[in-house]
Amino acid sequence: MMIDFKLDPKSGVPFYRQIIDQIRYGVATGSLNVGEQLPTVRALAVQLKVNLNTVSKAYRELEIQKVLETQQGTGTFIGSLDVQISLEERQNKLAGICTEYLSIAASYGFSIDEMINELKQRQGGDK
Amino acid sequence: MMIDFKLDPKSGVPFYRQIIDQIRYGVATGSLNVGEQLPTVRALAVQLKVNLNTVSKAYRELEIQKVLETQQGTGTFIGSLDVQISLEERQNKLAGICTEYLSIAASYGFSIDEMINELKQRQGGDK
Amino acid sequence: MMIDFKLDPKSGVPFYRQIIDQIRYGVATGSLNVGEQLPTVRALAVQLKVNLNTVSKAYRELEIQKVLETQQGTGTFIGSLDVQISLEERQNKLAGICTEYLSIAASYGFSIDEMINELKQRQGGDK
Amino acid sequence: MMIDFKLDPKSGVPFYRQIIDQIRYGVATGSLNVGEQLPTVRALAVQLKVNLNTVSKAYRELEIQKVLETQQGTGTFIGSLDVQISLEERQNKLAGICTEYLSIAASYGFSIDEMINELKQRQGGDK
DNA sequence: GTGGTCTAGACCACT
DNA sequence: GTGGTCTAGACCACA
Repeated sequence: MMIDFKLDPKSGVPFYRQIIDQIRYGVATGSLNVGEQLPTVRALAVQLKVNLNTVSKAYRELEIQKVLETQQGTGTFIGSLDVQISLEERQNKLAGICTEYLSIAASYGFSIDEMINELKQRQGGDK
Repeated sequence: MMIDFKLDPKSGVPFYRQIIDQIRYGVATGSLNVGEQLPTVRALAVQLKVNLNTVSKAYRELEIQKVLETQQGTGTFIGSLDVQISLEERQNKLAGICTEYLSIAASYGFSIDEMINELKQRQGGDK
Repeated sequence: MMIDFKLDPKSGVPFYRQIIDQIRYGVATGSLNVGEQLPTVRALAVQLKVNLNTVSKAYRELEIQKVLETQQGTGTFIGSLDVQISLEERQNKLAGICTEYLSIAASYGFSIDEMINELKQRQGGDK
Repeated sequence: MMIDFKLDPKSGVPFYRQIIDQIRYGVATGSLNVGEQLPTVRALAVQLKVNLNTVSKAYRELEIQKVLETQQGTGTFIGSLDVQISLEERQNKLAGICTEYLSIAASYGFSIDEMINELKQRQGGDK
């Protein structure tokens, strides 16, 4: 299944980062499966109306992370995820993300309770 | 009460942004009170070992946002926060932070439940 | 349509403020339209013979005020002004300007009538 | 008759300038008459809760403009205004003030008409 | 190419 | 002493 890529210029998040996140999200949720082929760099660049280098940078970074595999002359594919991260690593990653966002929220005066409530409201409507 | 400013050069967050966040946090948590004087730009610059302009930039941005008030030749002070952000604005801000947090976490395959659990574990032990 | 930027070093008004005012004026009068790209910071700096940082400072302040939007690596653009200042804010701004104008004029012994007359003489011949 | 000095820290106008303007205004409106004695620098500084140098600077500048006269050991007085400015000079001064404020107003998108209307509303309630 | 951040150091205005 | 502005020049991140 293809991804319906969408870029938000106002988010402040760099385009290449948004592309990375959406591909990772696709893999995590099963929209993209092992071995599946991705759009060519050129095709995706045209579709998203961004520079070729921007898509290229996103693919390159995902390759480094072993999420994608490039076959010269054939295309780019979702990697075989035998490169699973360990449970501990996984927990550390989550902790890191939480810490960062808590500190940002705190700087605007939000409490942990408020953040949890906000998240709970989204538990239902999530795809 | 003074703030114990700390800069993390490795975080990738610009220095002036870190200063802004720490002051906002101080105001939000009550460490800094209305009318209180902040360190002089020069003093803080020396303390943090950054350039005067960097501190100045942070103070200036907070002044535009009505968080600080400066009086040339006198100093910089916590503003009279009658210019509180509206409840609606506040809610939008929180929603924005949560959305970004969610999308990044999701791209690594974490569920909302996992994220809420991670946050709940911090409700007690927060400084 | 481009702006014919001009800086007056003798005015006492900081350079970055003059740049801000001219852009605001351009937006207000329709010389600059939504989405239009502004000169690059470097180009404008060269044109005005000021430092890059000076232009940057002006652009940044206008970005905070939602007058401009910048996209790293792409350029700086006139923002979508759905964030129009409210009518009330606008009226307050005008009142503030008038009050200052009045108090200065009055301190030199001019009456309101004289000031109104002076302004009326300019209603026709304004560019 | 004494002046009821008032300083507004938020106006952005320097304190010494506010003092100058209020004295000039007093002279222009007849609240202060030729030969009348002003508060001592020290007294006014205490009254306004500002630094001695600030009042001192204001008096000094008014002396230069011949609005005040200082008699060593006696005090500061309203000068004998035989130093009247010519009609032409007066007109030029007014024109200068008008030009400056028009340009500021214009940068916020206000028209001359709006400024005139705003001024007209104050014709009645002026002391 | 674009904008963003930072430094070192200067000079000015205000209190 | 305070904050404000500006320069010259460097390096980084993004498209």
